[in-house]
Amino acid sequence: MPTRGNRPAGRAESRLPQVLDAAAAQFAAKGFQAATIRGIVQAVGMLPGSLYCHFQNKDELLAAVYAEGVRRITRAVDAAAQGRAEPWDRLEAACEAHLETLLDSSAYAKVLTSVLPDDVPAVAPALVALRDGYERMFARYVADLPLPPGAPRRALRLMLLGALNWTTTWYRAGGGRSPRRVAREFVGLLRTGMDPARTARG
Amino acid sequence: MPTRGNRPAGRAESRLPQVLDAAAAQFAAKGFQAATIRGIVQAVGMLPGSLYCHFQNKDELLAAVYAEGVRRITRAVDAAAQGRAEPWDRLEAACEAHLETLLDSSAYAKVLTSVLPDDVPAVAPALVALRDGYERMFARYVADLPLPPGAPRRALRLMLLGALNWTTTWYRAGGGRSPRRVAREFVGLLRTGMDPARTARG
Amino acid sequence: MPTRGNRPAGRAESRLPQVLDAAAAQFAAKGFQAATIRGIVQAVGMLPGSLYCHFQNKDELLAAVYAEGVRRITRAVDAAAQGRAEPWDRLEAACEAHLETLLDSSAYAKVLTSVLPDDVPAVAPALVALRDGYERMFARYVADLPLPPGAPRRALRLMLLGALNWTTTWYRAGGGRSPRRVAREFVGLLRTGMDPARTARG
Amino acid sequence: MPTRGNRPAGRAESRLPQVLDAAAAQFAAKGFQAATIRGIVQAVGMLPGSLYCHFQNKDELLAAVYAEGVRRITRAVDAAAQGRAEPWDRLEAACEAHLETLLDSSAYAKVLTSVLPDDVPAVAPALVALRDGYERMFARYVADLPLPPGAPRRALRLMLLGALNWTTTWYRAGGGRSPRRVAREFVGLLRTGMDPARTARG
DNA sequence: AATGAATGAGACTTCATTCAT
DNA sequence: AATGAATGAAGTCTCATTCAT
Repeated sequence: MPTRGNRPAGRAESRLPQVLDAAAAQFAAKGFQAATIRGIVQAVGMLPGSLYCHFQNKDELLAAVYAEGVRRITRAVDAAAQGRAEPWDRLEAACEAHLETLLDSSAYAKVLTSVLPDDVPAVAPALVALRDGYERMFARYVADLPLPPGAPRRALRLMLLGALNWTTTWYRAGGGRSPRRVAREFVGLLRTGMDPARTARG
Repeated sequence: MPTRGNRPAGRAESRLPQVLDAAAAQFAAKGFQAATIRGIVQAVGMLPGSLYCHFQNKDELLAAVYAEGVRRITRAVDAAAQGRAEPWDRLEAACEAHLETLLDSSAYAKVLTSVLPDDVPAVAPALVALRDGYERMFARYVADLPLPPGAPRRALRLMLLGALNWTTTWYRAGGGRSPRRVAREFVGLLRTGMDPARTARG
Repeated sequence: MPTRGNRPAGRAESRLPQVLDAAAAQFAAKGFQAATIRGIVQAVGMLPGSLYCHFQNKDELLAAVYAEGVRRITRAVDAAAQGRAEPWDRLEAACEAHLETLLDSSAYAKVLTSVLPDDVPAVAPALVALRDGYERMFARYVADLPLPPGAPRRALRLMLLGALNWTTTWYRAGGGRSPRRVAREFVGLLRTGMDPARTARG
Repeated sequence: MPTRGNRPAGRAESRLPQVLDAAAAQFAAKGFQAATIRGIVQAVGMLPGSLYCHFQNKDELLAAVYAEGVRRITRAVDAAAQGRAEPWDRLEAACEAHLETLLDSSAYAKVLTSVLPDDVPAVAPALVALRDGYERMFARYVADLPLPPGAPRRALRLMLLGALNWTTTWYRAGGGRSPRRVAREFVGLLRTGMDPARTARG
């Protein structure tokens, strides 16, 4: 079973996907500015100039990673939510998938929270549009919740997603908390509330 | 009582505070990496070399800004909390002050959420220690809440602070929401919960 | 009589002429160094690598453009001169054709004045030889002039051609001067002279 | 008598003039594009980055060289013209000085003819303005000539300057022609004209 | 005849930092 | 406390060119 070795370039077997992976990893680990083209392509055994066969510049590379990140987290969350019929259940499953993708699975997803669109003015609108698309899906899960009229659904979504996204700041893999547990706790807090007066009555 | 004589600039007129302000502004606006020494000192009419009369290097400059940021937000939150006796009330006031400082008042505070300690390994422990000090104060407000035994107080704190800090991502001054309203909504969601079953029963 | 069959492109449809045109345009507009292979082939919808099916390298491409430029301006000048019997008349017609080709008609010709052979050491001798061939034709027109013995014919040629070639620096199409008028003025100045003493006496 | 050696940097003894000289030399020899920052600073023993203490970028460096070139050729031509009272004489002296500066004395002046403003769009207007200023001086010498009414003074100036500037293309130092001789021939051709009919009558 | 991925060299430029003054 | 010239390293990006397909 012959392996390819590192031939300079077989047609149709571009190393673009590997480049994208490497870029995601570096952007996620160090942020956009600190990640260098050299560092990214080195991980794939390419030369800096070769990157520009695939992307016009570093900004476009980020945009591509960002888009892939949205695709992945969208797919994961959507898949997790499919199986749940009860709305709160579905929201919790979505949050769990969101967190797992963000914290454990995918450097692509981590880029979504660690790179602020403002860091890259040239493609900022594109990034924001991608993010908005994703959040709309989340808004639908919130819309399905059986809440009393006038409930602050928007605040609920913003609070939940903000809290989830901020986990990358304090979460350490292998600690006492799993993404699953965090998701349950957060959704639980919103669902049940903490006021002892009400809890007592409940 | 000595007069100044013709000294070009008395001690009191050191431009260090201005430098710190400029640094805070740039770090907040662009992040640590993207902010440049040149850009910072230019805002004060100094030359790059002159910065090193005041700070050993860029990292120490960040540390100084960070420390000042913690000092300011601590003072603001503490002052706001003083006036409130009821624990949930106090927490809400603290959140409001936190948000106001973060979103409206102070580039210093914004640095706390926009610069990750990992960006600057050399002073990362110092930054984390500063942040932890601040969050301990917040933890005390949570500890004072009258919650049923076994309530997930830590999750509550992490969720609340995460959601508050993430507001810098979506908050736009002059929109429909004030820091005050956001703080109320977020704390309200945690306090009351949203489950219609319970709400109905309650 | 063979038909084309389904060959993608018959010999006659080679895109080589278009490439040459595009190269002439870019060399004329920006000079040799600043013109890029990418820019040239893009204008024809080809990819950079494809250029090397037609030319060994950028230098050879320039040589080809240069040769075509000489061919074109030679043909134009020769055709214009054919019709004139009187030597001064013939020189003027030649100058007019030279200028028209240079300023209005042909990017190829413009390359002759905007690219210095020294820019491309590898083919510099070839370029100089081409240019010399052209100038010899001009020298013949000067040789035919009925001048007094000892007249500085070489200076006259150098002055005239230099002045004509330099027009690319200041000439703007649509201004008050046409190539024809410029040619007449320049030849007229050389023919008649300007010294009022002599003019008066003449 | 101690020499300085190459100390890193004594205050007030910037190497800027040397940099400018080196830049003029390289721009004159190879053109703007082909001259490299590295090559220029190497000639002075500096590092590429150090250039940017003195100039914002390569374009501004060219502008500085260009300005100095205009200053030098202006001074030379002006000095040469001062001594001559008779207008044709003065024009000839000016041409001689122009040619000498261009061909023998000064890389700075050579840049004026070898770098086209179009090569550097960012500073092109500035370069054109500098050149225009110089040519106005020349226009004054032409204006002073005692010519019959309606004489094509503008054509005369354009022809003369064009022919002079084009000499850089064919002139080789040490050949049979000196700048002085060329200047005399060119001015002579314009002054006297070549038409044998008139010459014979004259 | 043409492609497309890749190369390797080198381009300009930026940046944090130093140090004699 | 501040300057200004310089450093050294590294950054992104461009370009002519190659070669299997």
